[in-house]
Amino acid sequence: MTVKVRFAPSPTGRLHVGNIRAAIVNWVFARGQGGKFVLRIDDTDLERSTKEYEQGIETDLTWLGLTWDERHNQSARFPLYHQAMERLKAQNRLYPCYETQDELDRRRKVQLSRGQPPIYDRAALKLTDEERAALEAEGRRPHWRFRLEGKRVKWNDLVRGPCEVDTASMSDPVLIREDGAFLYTLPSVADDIDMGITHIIRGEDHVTNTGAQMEIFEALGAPTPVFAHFSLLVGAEGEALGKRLGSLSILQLREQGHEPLAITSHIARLGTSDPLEAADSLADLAGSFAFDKMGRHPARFDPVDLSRINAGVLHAMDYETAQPRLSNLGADLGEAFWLAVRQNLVLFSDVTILARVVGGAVTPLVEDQAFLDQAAGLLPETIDGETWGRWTAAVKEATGAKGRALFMPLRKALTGMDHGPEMGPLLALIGREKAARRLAGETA
RNA sequence: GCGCCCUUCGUCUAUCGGUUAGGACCCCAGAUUUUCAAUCUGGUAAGAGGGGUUCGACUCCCCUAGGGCGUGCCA
Repeated sequence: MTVKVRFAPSPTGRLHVGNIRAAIVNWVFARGQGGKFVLRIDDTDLERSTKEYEQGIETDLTWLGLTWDERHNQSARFPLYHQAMERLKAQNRLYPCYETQDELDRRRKVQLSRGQPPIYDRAALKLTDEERAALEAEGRRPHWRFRLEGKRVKWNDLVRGPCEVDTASMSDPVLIREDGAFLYTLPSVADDIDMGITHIIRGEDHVTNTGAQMEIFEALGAPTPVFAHFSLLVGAEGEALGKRLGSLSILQLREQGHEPLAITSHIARLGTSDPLEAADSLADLAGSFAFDKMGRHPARFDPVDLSRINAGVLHAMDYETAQPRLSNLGADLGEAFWLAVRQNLVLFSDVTILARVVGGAVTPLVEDQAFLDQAAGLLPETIDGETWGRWTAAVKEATGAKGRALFMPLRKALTGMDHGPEMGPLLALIGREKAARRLAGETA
């Protein structure tokens, strides 16, 4: 059986760390299995969905490298949902209800105050034809609920193992709104059947839904897919991800200068038994992914880890890959430069600072000009990759300075910073003229 | 309120009744025959609490505490 999965975001906002996990996990699983990945835009709510967000979602996925094999808009598939609706009606699994939202709210509050679970009482099921006609005559339009069988629905979850949901303890889900709009549940199942989705992979916030949806699959005469419910992410302090980090969008991370592979590596490996580090590629991620490596409790998303992983991606990036981006930043100073500085980058844009050290003007940090003058006097006429070692040895000999006292003043004078890449290659890249002037205390 | 799920080093996790409780990140130390960083090596550090079951429990059961999710004419 060929694996086929789907990611079904609503275009009511941009993708963020909270919901991108579903996309990434689905994608790496599908690719690892040689399967298909379907992008299904859940735009049945025409009020809240926008084309801008839809485009934004595609932009985000594409930037992350999460390509799709099929793409659908649910708004273009209403005939299929009507078909499913008729089928459920014909089986008496879909029944019209006339309560208003206020009435339902009130009823829930009463149940809660009595210590009862707020479950729909199915009053509408007992309505006679005359009563229904009377309500319709009043101008009331029905919303439609799916009649649950009220049994223990069981499945073997790829992450959580044997699971069961008692649908007797939940309200019959509303499938169609008073205004005729389809809610998420029915289109989701109808599409999963129609598209031949083999695995439904989503957050654990959907486990209860799974009970109801499996009943709908059965009612529509379709086999149920395999389910996998991964744990949700929480913030670094264990707080729910909704508010602060949920709003940390892929777009923001991108604008902050994060690498797509860092984001996908972090999100795919967080909460698994794989080391939380940069993958070589998305294919590498896909190859190492397995559901049985996933933990069952919420994992903490810490931006500090993302920075570290981002640095890891940069440390391994070859010049060919970096070159166009270096060029864009006006920081393409050749392969030797890139190889010398990449180890010190956290964000790609950090490279511009180092490019200035090599190709631009730097104001030296001078504490002891006499020492620097002495060092400058020992600087050879020609500088190459071997110069640094020989030169510093000579300076040590002449001044008696060693260790930090020897190197730090030279680093600060030559780069204007107290930290940075290895000085050997850097000195060669800076060149004799700039080096000499900086040692003399000049901005050069 | 009710229901479901979860709880091992600071963090992510391994362990599926008998282990010196392992790994990765962070942190600390050493090395790179002298610098910050990077890199390499080493080290510190854990079974929420309380009851059972058992010759023996991190592992099975119960209670408590803590956390997540659900309980929508949201997805």
